[in-house]
Parts: sequence; C-alpha cells; structure tokens
Amino acid sequence: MISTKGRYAIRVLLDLAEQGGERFIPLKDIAERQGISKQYLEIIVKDLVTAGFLTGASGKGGGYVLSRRPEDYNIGEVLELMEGTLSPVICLAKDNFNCPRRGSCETLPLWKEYDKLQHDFFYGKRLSDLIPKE
Amino acid sequence: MISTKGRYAIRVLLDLAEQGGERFIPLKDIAERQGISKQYLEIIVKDLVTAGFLTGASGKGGGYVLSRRPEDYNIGEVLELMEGTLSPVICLAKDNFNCPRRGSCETLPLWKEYDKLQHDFFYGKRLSDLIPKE
DNA sequence: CTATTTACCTATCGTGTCAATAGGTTTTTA
DNA sequence: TAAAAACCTATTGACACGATAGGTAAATAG
Repeated sequence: MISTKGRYAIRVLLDLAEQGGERFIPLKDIAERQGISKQYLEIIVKDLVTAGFLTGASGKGGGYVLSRRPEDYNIGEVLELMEGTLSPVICLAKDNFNCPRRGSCETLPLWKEYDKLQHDFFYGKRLSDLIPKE
Repeated sequence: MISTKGRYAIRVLLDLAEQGGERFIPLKDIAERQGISKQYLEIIVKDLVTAGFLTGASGKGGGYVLSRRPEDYNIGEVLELMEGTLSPVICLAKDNFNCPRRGSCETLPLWKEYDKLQHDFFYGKRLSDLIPKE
C-alpha cells in the first residue's frame, strides 16, 4: 500500500505545479492548502530536494519551486523515491533479498508480470496528467 | 507490498493442486516441501478453511484438500482474503476511511485507475495458470 | 481400547515501520 | 537587525508483521 509519504509527495508537487511553477512557495502555504502538518511535510520535501525534484530557498521570500516542468516528472519515479521500492513482493525488491527458492519458485513469474504492469502504469503517468484541465 | 501471508497462501494452494487435489495432505508435508514452518502455515491455512477454499480433516489420514478445482480459484480472491485488502491506498480500502477531501482530491482518480488495473490483473489469474505445464 | 496422527485453538513476542511531533539552527532578505 | 523561511536531529506512540510456544479435540489404525 502506498504510504502517506508517497501520496503527500505527489500532492506537494501537484500543488506547486498548480501555483504556476515560477515563484518560490513557502511550505507553510502548501501545508495549509493541503491540510497536512508543515512539520511532517518537511520530511517529505527534504527527500524531494535531495533527489533534485524541488529547489529550496531559505530566508524571506523563499520557499520551494519545481525543478522541472510538470510534464517532465513521472509518478513512478516520485513514488519509488518516497517508498523506497514499488516492488509488490520482497522477492523483487532491491537486491539483498536472496531467496534460495528463486530459481525454482512457481509464483515468481506472477509477481514479475505484475511488477512490470505496475511499473509501466506509474512511469507512464506524468505529473501534468493530474492537473485538472477546466 | 504483498506479505508472506498472501504469498504463502498461494504456495499452499498451488502445492495442493500439484498433489492431485484428491487425497488429504498433512500440513507437515506441505511445510516441508515449501520450506515454511508448519506452525506459521497453520495461521494461514486456518483462514483458507474458514473462507471455504480448503477442507480440513483431523486424525490419522487427515490433512487438507482443495475445495474446488484449480481453475476455479482466482489469485485476487486469495490475496484479498489474506491481505485484508488489495487497495493501493488507504483512501480506497474498505469503507471506514472517510477522507474530507474525497470529493475534491486530485490524486484519487489516479489511485482508482490503478486499483482497477490491479484488480483486473489478479482476478484474471487463476490458480491453474501457475501450474507449470511440462 | 489405546496409541498415534492430525487438525484446530489461544496467547505471546520481538522487531520494524509508519505517521507524526518537538524543538531547535542556519540562511536570506526586507 | 528582525522576521521569515528552509534546514536539521531526535523522539515518540501505535500498530502490523512474521513467527513461536504450547496446548486441546478429533479421527483412525492396530
């Protein structure tokens, strides 16, 4: 299940996209509009900055701004960043899980097929696709 | 992420399907073949019996047997039983989560679309599809 | 009739993650 | 120089996950 971190991250990016994507927007404003505590959003936004999705500016007049145009983000990369992995099963999550049954597992193909479906869906969705066109 | 309960449940059903689906198979045997502790499997098998997916028989010569033919199980119903829900986000999980933003949420359509994709995939897979044909 | 085999049941536990809060320090600008 | 904002570190409570422990009840084989 997608956690709040993933869901809130998308809402933050979407909020910024809808603000025009030009000016620096204080996190306080985003928090108020989205009804999410500013302190919790800080954790999320920090990851987004580190990943280069957002640019932050301190001081008066500062805030956050999108690093790219909304059509240049895809939902999959955002979710993967925030969730760590999108794999449907631990067996497919980043390396380290070395199952002895891997070679002969009869359910692994099912998970792989599903993993691809999911990946294609989320990597095919762009942030701009979520902006309501009036 | 699909937990062990969901994954193990499928492996148990698949194991039984591959044993012919006629005789009662002791859980001990399944546990050994699958490399999963019998005690943990009991928790899983209990749910499968309650849901009517398996039939159990106590005593010598007892064990478990499939209640239906392998082609009459679909993976989705098994996963949904074991995981409680397959919803990708809490916003879509069974009732009770009453988000005040539901009506205006700009990300909800995304989750709904993904939810349908996922549902169709897993409900379209049957247990018999996982049996390797030589 | 009795020993054995098996399902069936209840409770408990350690670990980790999630969601969130608290309370700062640093940077920048008006 | 005061205010506004990002940026940083630590901590917490609640809960689920994965699993183990130690039984009781039912059925059959001999």
